[in-house]
Amino acid sequence: MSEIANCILDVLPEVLSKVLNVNKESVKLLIESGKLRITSTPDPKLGDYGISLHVLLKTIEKDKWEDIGSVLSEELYTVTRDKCWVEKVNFINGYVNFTVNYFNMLEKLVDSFIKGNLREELTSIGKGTKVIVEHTSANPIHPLHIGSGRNSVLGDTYARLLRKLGFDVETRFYVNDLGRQVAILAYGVKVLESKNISRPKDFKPDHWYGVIYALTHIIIELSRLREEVNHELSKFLDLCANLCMNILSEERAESIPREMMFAICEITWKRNLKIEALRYARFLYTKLKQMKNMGSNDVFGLLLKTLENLKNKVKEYSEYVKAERRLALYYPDIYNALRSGIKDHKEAEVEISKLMSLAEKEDPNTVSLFRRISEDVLEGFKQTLQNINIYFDGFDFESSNEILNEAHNVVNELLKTNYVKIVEGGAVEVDLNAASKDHDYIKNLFRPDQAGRFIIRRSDGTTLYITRDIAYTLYKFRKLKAERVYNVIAIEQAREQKQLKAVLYMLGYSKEAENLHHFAYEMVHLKGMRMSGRRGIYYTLDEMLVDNKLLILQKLMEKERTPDVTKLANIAEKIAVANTRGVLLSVDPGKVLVFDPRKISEMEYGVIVEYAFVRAQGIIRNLWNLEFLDDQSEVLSEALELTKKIYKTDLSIEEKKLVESLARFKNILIESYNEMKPNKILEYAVSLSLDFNKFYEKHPIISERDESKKSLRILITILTLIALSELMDIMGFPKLRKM
RNA sequence: GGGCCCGUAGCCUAGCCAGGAUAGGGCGCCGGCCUUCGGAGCCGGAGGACCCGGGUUCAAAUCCCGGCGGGCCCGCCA
Repeated sequence: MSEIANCILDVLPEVLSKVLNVNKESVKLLIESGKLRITSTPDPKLGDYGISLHVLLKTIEKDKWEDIGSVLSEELYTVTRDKCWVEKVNFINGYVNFTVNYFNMLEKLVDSFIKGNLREELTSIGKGTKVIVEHTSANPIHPLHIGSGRNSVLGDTYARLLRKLGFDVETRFYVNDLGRQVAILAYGVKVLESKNISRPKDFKPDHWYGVIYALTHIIIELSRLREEVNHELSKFLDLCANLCMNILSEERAESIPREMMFAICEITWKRNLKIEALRYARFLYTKLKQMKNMGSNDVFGLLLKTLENLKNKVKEYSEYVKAERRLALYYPDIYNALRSGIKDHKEAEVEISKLMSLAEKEDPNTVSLFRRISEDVLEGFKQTLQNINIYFDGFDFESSNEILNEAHNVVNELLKTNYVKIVEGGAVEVDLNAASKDHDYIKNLFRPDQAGRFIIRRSDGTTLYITRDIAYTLYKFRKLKAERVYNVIAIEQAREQKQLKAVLYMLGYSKEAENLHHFAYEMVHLKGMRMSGRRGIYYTLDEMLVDNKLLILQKLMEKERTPDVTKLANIAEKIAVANTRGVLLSVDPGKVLVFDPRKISEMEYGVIVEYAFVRAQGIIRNLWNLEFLDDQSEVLSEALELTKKIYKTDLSIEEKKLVESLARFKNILIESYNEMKPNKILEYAVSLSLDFNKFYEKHPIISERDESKKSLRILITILTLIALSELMDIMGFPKLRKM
């Protein structure tokens, strides 16, 4: 498309200036500014590509358009016919439309795909540039869920795309093993180990630790919330006592509903008689809400606020209770051990803080405990990811000396700049507001928002996540020799990623700052369910894969009379991988992905592509008894032979559509890379598959009697096969032979 | 309070940055093709306020302004 378009645009100024009697330069300007551009027509009957000329025609009376139009199309046809593969030019209400010669287009594709310069064309984009893609990097505290799955699939697909485009790609997983969350988990593990409970061999490690983390967190939170609820409750009871004593004696008493007065006093008088204070609280809350004007004044305002706080706390409490009950039921041993081992939240907080500071001070026992846990969980991650064809070139631990030491260096280096200082209390703060006054680069990063300030070293001398992240970024550029870095990280971290760039710039690494890219993606929401790792509520990638596999297996078995279950399960698993990756890839990274597990059977992006691929292979198999996946070079040389047998002919609508679709291949890859939107690869693969299905349905291939037509169709099939194969490489889809 | 992103049929989604003709797909629904290369397919159909209101323009889903609805960010958390 683009080559044809550029070709036409090249000759356009000359012709238009001649026919319409306008300045050639101004036409060039219109093209540059995009006012004159080539688009696909809405209907192939009109032609294939068109240009709207209304900008130029608006000064001319409408009844003269037709005459001018026919002269124009004639002129355009003579200049574009040979060099731009144009077959026909016509003028329809202000548009000049071009009909493309698809036969020539097909010849061009054969040159590229089969004679073999496609690979060079693609790899010339990356030219071996060293690129680090960091992705997934989930906290090692619970299994990967579909949120982390989106990260993994986007990251892995993008990395694969970059490789295809000739970049020297290294994928890294950053292990956040120093945070509070890992410390909570470690605390829980210590409690369990003191009670001699350890992981059964068949319990997948990430899931095992996920339960421990959730239960530990829940038990601590419940203890804290109980205290807070009681605190709010006594505040509420005190207020009631006050109200009962004072307000009722004032003249205002008249304006207060009687039932409310009674309730307030009843609460007060029964305070020490084992009452259900929460019930009264709820009653008063609804009453107060109804009396809007009452809520806004003094005492009642305070009461309403207290009740609101109470309500929120109770709600949070009951959510945790629900989560606790669920996990306690399924994992009674873990629950009992933790429940009895954790006294209250205060003690737990102390223990957790102790673990955190020991880890940061590199206490050997603590570090090895954290490492052991993280590595166990990572083992689970690797299994999961391996199932969907995702592998890493390396794992980098936040707790490594390399990162920790570098983090402290970074703080010291930054202290030498004008924008970083020790603030009251002793913490070190970076003032990006000050920095952006002097440096437009920093200002523009955050614009139109304020750049803000942030702490990079606590008053106790320990570093923070961002400090270590800065160190890690430097590590990627200096140690790993990255020329460019992509961080596949949730969009919620956009601010932190900008801070990272700003600090890099301040440290004098302006080139690195420019080459650091945040590949941002939006969250995944589960329909009708709020995922929360802390409460142990998530839809894991492992489950998703199994759910998918079961559904597909069911369908496969329905089709066969005597199903070979092992064989079919194997196929089902592969399709499940394609479908799972497909769903997670299907939506623009910038948009929230809403996922409904009940509709998993409808998410069939993977299957569509697999099916087209299998079908196309079948044709080659029947034709030459060749396996495309094993005998590619034979297939290609047979294809070359075919090119000799075809002569120029018109293509059918389906053939044209498929050829046109194939011609977009290279551009799609480049677009997808430039815009950091790997979802475009899937979208394209699906539409290519659909076009192929339609082509296949309409035309006999092997049984076609006309040798030329037959050869042409086989060629188109092979081109599709090559394109799909490449696309599946990029998307990490398994390549099925049969299904 | 400040900033960013999103809003397209019952559901999901592309198009928006670089405005152009009849808004492209998928799921689901209804009706056909009981299969000459594998039917997880193909053909046809119903279903649309492109969130609302203004503006710019020959032309607005697309650009600008103002709303509404949803998500996210503004920690000595990670």
